Amino acid sequence: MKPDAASVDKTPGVGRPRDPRIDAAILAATADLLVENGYSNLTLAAVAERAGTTKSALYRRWSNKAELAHEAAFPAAPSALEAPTGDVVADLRAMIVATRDVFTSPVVRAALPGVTADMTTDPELHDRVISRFTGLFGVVRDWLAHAVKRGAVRAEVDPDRLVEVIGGAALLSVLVHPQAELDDAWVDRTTDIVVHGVLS
Amino acid sequence: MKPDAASVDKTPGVGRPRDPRIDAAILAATADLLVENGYSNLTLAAVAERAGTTKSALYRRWSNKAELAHEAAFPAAPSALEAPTGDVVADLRAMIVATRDVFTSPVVRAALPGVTADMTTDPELHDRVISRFTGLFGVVRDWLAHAVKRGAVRAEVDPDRLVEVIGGAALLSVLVHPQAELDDAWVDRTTDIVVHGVLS
Amino acid sequence: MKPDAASVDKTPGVGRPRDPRIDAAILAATADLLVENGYSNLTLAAVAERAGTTKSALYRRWSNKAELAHEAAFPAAPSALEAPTGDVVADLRAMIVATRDVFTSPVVRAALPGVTADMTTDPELHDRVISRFTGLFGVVRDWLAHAVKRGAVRAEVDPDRLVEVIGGAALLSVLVHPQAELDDAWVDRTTDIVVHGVLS
Amino acid sequence: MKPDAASVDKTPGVGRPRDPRIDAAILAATADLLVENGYSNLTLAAVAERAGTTKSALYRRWSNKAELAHEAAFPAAPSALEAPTGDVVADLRAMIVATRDVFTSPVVRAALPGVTADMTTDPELHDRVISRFTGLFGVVRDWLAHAVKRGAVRAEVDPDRLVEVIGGAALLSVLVHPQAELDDAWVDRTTDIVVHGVLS
DNA sequence: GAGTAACCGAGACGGTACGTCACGTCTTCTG
DNA sequence: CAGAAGACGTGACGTACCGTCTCGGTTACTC
Repeated sequence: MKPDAASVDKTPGVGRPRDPRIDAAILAATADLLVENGYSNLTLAAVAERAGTTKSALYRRWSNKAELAHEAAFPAAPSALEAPTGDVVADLRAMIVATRDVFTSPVVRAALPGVTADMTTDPELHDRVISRFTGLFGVVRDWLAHAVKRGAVRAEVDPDRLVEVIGGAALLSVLVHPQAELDDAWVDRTTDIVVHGVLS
Repeated sequence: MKPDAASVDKTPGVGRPRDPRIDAAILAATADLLVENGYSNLTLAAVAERAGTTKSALYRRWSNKAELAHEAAFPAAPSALEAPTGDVVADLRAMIVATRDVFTSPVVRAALPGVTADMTTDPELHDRVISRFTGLFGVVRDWLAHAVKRGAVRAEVDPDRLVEVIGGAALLSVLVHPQAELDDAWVDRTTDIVVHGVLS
Repeated sequence: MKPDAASVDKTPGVGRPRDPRIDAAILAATADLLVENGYSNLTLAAVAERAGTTKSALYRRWSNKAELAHEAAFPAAPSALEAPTGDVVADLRAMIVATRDVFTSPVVRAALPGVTADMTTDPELHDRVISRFTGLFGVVRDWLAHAVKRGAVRAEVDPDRLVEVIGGAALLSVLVHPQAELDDAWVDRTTDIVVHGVLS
Repeated sequence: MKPDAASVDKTPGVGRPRDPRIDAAILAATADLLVENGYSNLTLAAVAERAGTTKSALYRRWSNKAELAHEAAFPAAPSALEAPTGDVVADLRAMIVATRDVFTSPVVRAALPGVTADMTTDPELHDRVISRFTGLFGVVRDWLAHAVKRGAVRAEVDPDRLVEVIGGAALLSVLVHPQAELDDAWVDRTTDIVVHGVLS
């Protein structure tokens, strides 16, 4: 992801350059205020003040609250699987742990529902948010293809559904139990279903 | 669920009774406007106007936007499993279909993310929304217990995780693909993972 | 002039009526702040705060700054000639004194240039301001007609020009000398020209 | 009036000299935009763009909007009386015509009220604007002194009041009737009052 | 002919007011 | 008392313009 992704691309070197410290200060202030007050109580004026700058400078970089919040909440795309070990169960468990970690981070927890809500109205925002996770889908798809080829995973498993099942479980769990911590037991039980299914 | 659940309880028979047609008109107008404009663009003034009534009448019945929206979006608690057949695979598929149907209904699609976002700020709303689905958790838990006792399902399966996996998959799918219809192929692939797991 | 002149006429008795104390408080606050800070430093937010109300209530009554300022500055149409005595010179002097008094009032001095400037852009405002003075033109016209009939004034005198000459002299004087007081000497010298002309 | 009057005095010959075509282009663009949009809608950014230059170049020459506008509107001090003929009535009529011509010029009409308004806040601007007309006062004073000495004009006539009466009449007339042209009839009627007064 | 001082374009900066909008509450009149 | 109408205080929104600043690059005088 390029730096300055939310800004309009422009011919560089013309005019006074943007102060990169302002970008960072705004993102940091946004993350702080998200955790402190929640998404719906997040005020762009308050963000600007906390960041030591002004609304104008903020609106020059992000077009609205959701745009800013999702960039503050997901500073980088989650990779979800650093180094596949070849052990299917271990790898899946690692995916689930990584997913759990993303969804339980305080800032994501604060921002996610609001960003999600705004996405339904704003297709541009929707695409921008989703695009942060498309790489992840590819990674899982490749991992799955290798595992199937090795005969470790059934060929019928649809990679997109797998991602949905794992991500959805974490997402729904966070929404239903706002203070739950999704501990190791949660990871174990969820991994168990995904790995073995329900049938005996 | 009793009708008028969100309304303030009042001693009946004192003064002029409320016009029940107004309740219905408001809920219908809310559902319409949710689908047309989305949750964040939903205005209570617009709802009142569309319903042919006024904001006062509306606020006499519901205390705020989220309260109204979730009641308009989930007219009744989803049952998710009408009649268990005893066939584990068929029953699970039926659950997934029912879940899919709830999450893909246009009004739920429009309302859910916004209501979810408001829930994070308003614990009372959170409990009210969650309580619509607690019965469902019990049903699944009972169904699972019977299936385990019959030896049809592995004893390690956590009923809450099962609900999360199924509900989460549908929810995430709807969020990621706003116009997807979640057809039978989707149901098949999702059922496959839940039933058999990924291992070969 | 009807009370509530700036408001849109509406069927009375429907809905909550406007609080007339708010109208008065806003006008008073406007007049105060005009004198204190001048027209260009007049903030509608500050007016609202000083009046103990809010911008919304203010914008419900007046559509912009100029509209409000001119109503605060000219609470009633100046009559310019209370009781004609029949003595042409005395009556003219009284007109000039009245005109001087209007233009030298602190709030008019503060508001007039700004309102005048906004008038040139906003025809609606222009008409509204001018209409405060049309009655005055009629009074002078009638007075002049009587005087001409009595043979006290030359028939060639154009009443509109007469008003322009008197009002213009006061206006220009106030603009050129912001702190001048336009004392009796000023009145005498101006009256002298208007009454006798320059010719010997 | 020297060109470049509003610019900061600078030691000449050091560094790159200013491009005089930019001065002209800015003044022309200002005059155009004043007539098109009026003073209050005049944007310095728009002026710079229309002139094919930038705000920096503009602010290097004029310190603010009013400073620029009054220089664009009054390119030279009005003389008001080119060559006195000795005929009092003819000379007065010539003054009134000259005054009328100044106040009815489109640029002046557009700029004057706004500049006047800003003058009330900015004493420096006030002096600068007034100084454009002081020469004129001297001319009238001298003319009047000669006329009195010849016995053609009454000794009581105050020259400053005379200027106020004539200038004020034109100014007020322009303000009250934004599209009026102040034709010869207007000049005749105004001259009549100033020359003969109202008494019969 | 190398400095150097001021220009020029472009555009971001902090700041401030604008006018709008929706919220949820309230006050009045009418059934 | 319910209902309609609509004003109320509150507070955030996103926009616009102000006048300043910081760039990279460009003229010209001066040494």
